Amino acid sequence: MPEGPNLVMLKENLLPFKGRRVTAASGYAKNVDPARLVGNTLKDIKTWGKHLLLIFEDFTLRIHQGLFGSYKINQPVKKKAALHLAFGDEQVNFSIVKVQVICEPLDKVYDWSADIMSKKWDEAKAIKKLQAKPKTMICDALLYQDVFAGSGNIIKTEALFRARIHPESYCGNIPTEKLKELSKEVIAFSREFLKYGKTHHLGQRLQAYDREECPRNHIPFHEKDTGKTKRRTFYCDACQLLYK
DNA sequence: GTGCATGTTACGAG
DNA sequence: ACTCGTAACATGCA
Repeated sequence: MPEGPNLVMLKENLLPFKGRRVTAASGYAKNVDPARLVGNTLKDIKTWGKHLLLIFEDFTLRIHQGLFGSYKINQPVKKKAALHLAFGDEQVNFSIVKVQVICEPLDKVYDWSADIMSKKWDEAKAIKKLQAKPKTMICDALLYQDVFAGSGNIIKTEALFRARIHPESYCGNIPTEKLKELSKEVIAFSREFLKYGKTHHLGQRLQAYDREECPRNHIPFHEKDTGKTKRRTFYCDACQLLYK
């Protein structure tokens, strides 16, 4: 159930394995031969958006959890894992993940400045990308990983509410200053997501997602599958302005 | 059993 | 060749 902040938490939880050697590996995930992983030392762990990057000497494992993905560290699993990695007496099991092996240098593959969780996040670049898609609804753009890598349906919904922008607004009709504000809300909320998500108190911080009514106006939220992505969005049309 | 969920990708139609 | 839309795919929980 991951958005960018969950990936950062996942990375932190895996840090004890950094510098250690894979002693056993298995799983039904395609695109990787588990036997080939055994004996390799986990050199580093990074994330890009919703990608977990396990960096070994000669290659990187890219792990994506999709909508239902989960993982367990040193805990029993009900079903056979998509990917099981053991590091001596400790282990991690990933369920419902897609795995890719990356052999190219990561800097060639990833634009770190598009990652909302990265120190290299570049707001100006994101605004340019939004303005290059004037006929795209902002609710869709907030899910485009090439613009906001790591943003998902919760971050989308919360950032729109906090910036007071209607999800069905078109990118080309939103003033630049407003797009900047939205971008800043994406980053600020993602930090909040990370901070409170760690202690499972994220729910208390959600102002719009899965909420019944607008905390500003105390009128019921609309709940609608918006945009081409048809993902549910909670919004208030009293305080979220439609740039039509 | 049913329906739904923090996501992406494959594929066919146009 | 591209873009669009829909289906497909995993599991767990109410």
